[in-house]
Amino acid sequence: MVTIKEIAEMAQVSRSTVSRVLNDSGYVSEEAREKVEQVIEETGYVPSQYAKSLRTKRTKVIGVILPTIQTETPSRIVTGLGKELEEHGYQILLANTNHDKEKELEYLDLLKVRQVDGIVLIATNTAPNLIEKIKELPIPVVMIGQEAENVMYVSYNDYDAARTLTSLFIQKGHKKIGFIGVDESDKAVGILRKQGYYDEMQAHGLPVEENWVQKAVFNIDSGYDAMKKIHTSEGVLPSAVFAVTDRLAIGAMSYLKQEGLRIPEDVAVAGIGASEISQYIHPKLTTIDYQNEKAGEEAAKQLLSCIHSKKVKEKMILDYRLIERDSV
Amino acid sequence: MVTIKEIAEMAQVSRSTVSRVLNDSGYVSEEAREKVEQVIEETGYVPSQYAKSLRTKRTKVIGVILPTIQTETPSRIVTGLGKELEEHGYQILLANTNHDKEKELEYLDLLKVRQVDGIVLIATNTAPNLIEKIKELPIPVVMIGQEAENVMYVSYNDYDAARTLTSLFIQKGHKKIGFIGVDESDKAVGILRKQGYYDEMQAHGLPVEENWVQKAVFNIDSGYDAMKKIHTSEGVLPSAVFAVTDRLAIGAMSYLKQEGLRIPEDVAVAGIGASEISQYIHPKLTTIDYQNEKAGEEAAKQLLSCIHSKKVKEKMILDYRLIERDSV
DNA sequence: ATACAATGTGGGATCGATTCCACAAATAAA
DNA sequence: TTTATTTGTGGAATCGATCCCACATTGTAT
Repeated sequence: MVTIKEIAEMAQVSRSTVSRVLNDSGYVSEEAREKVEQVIEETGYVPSQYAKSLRTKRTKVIGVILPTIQTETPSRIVTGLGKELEEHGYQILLANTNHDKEKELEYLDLLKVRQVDGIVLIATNTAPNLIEKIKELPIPVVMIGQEAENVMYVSYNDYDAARTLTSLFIQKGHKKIGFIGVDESDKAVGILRKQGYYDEMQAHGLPVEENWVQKAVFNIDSGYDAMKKIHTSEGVLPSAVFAVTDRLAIGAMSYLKQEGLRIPEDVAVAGIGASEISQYIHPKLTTIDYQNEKAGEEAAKQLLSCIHSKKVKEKMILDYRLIERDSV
Repeated sequence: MVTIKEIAEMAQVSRSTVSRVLNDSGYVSEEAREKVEQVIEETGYVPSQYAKSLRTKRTKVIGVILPTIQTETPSRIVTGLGKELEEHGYQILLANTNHDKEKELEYLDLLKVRQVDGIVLIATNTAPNLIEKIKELPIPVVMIGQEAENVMYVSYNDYDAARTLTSLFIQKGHKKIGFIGVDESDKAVGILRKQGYYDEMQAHGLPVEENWVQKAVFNIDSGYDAMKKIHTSEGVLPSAVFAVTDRLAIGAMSYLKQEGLRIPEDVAVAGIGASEISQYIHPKLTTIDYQNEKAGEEAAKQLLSCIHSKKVKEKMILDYRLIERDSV
């Protein structure tokens, strides 16, 4: 490994001068600069990141904590993050919790030890101890997908999106509308989307039967099961079902098709997420696009500006887009 | 930031002793150890990674280069990598090339600068300059998904898998079998799978018409287009189509359904990859499972053993599993 | 002419750990 | 009792950069 000292000797200047050339700082004569650059070129020298970090306290690494990398939302976010960070010479250090909430906390500590310059948390919950920990951290943290007080975040307009979708059903003449949601520990998906649904129903004076509303977890099978529960329950059957994610919607459709029910004639279905397959399944799924990549980019921007200029905490709520297709 | 020096002062010992406690090395009296541990506990001290790395030349970070994070194969591999690496205290530094082959080379250099302890390359090609660069690197590199001489790798049995799938079509009575492949710069997917198909056809004395074989790129629409080309071409139409990935198969099915053709009665379809939706589309797709997560785990194991004990270069070819469903 | 700023360079301290080595004390072997 | 050996500790060098500061040289204003 060639070091700055060797470069200095070869170029017959001091380490300081080499450092100045490297960092474009202070005064350096044209002559010295050329000499140093030539030697660097010849040797293929690259400065040691850790020596640099040790002095400067900067690693140019951003930690990203996510619940899984196997679904589209986080993947897209990470892609967006990567794009923006790469342009500024930052790298991503990945921390996959596999949906383990304990690990979210652990990784927050671990990334601190790893001395990342900032952290992006693709959040699944806003538990008080999590929020506390974030506030205690000496480095900036941006949450994506959830909102919380006194924390930087980029989130989606879950409430309005849910109202929009519910409203679409109603426009199409549906009055009995079911809902497949998730646990309320996930505020964005579990509470806001459900609230949007309830409020829109109420705004139109439509009743919500208890058996129309089911709770699922984040996977396709769970959507299937929830639809089954709705279908096999006692009361009246809904003519439409709003699932809070595309995957749940796909599971629900899978059940309906299996039962010989037509979509959307017998039961209309819609989801949220604009997953890639949503347009290749039959019928094409009506859904909402959340611009996840943009969320990643924006989070990166927020983080970088916070790292560089200590700007005030910012929050950002992204817009959404309704994609009307054939399932409604 | 509390440092080892402060800990030493507080515990009234030398920095050396603190270091010994930290690393469980050398002799430390029970008394001193307890004192130090207590102070560490109280202060919440964690040693600086970069200072450590500067001396030890170890970062406990593995670089992962991948073409995209938005498809299932790389996501699963990364999950597998993460699991195995985490157990040994390693972290993943992500480098997303977005399918840019230039960046593959760039990142190889960048990760060297970042001084990762090893690199996992989820490979899309085996271009000579890439292989050269890998061999030149002073740190161990494991490729996943492609094979090459004198390089460590974990790959899949693409050739046999393709033969198995082709053979399945033949067993089911198909004689006219089409093929949707990809560019040959991707040796594993572009060449081996195609070769398996050709060889199996030939072994059964079945001819392959030129218009049955189409080249696509890695996305669903491209599968649609390829199927369209096959369908709208002059010659005889195949009664079955083997697509080299599930996504291509799904695109092909999408076209067939749109044209009112029944699957598998009119045209049978199969893919490779065991993507999650393959079992939720209609009809359920026959495919091959490649155990991507295991590939990630194995690659991590190889890398770690190489880092720790300088073992000889190893190669590993993983087994596959045929998943017979309704599309054939 | 002198004073003062701008330009250019190198030495040395520093960041926060590890690790070698010298040395002291306690214990075992001769 | 003397000599080895084990156990325990701290000082100092080191890793490879940055950066402050002192100092030299040149140019400009007074």
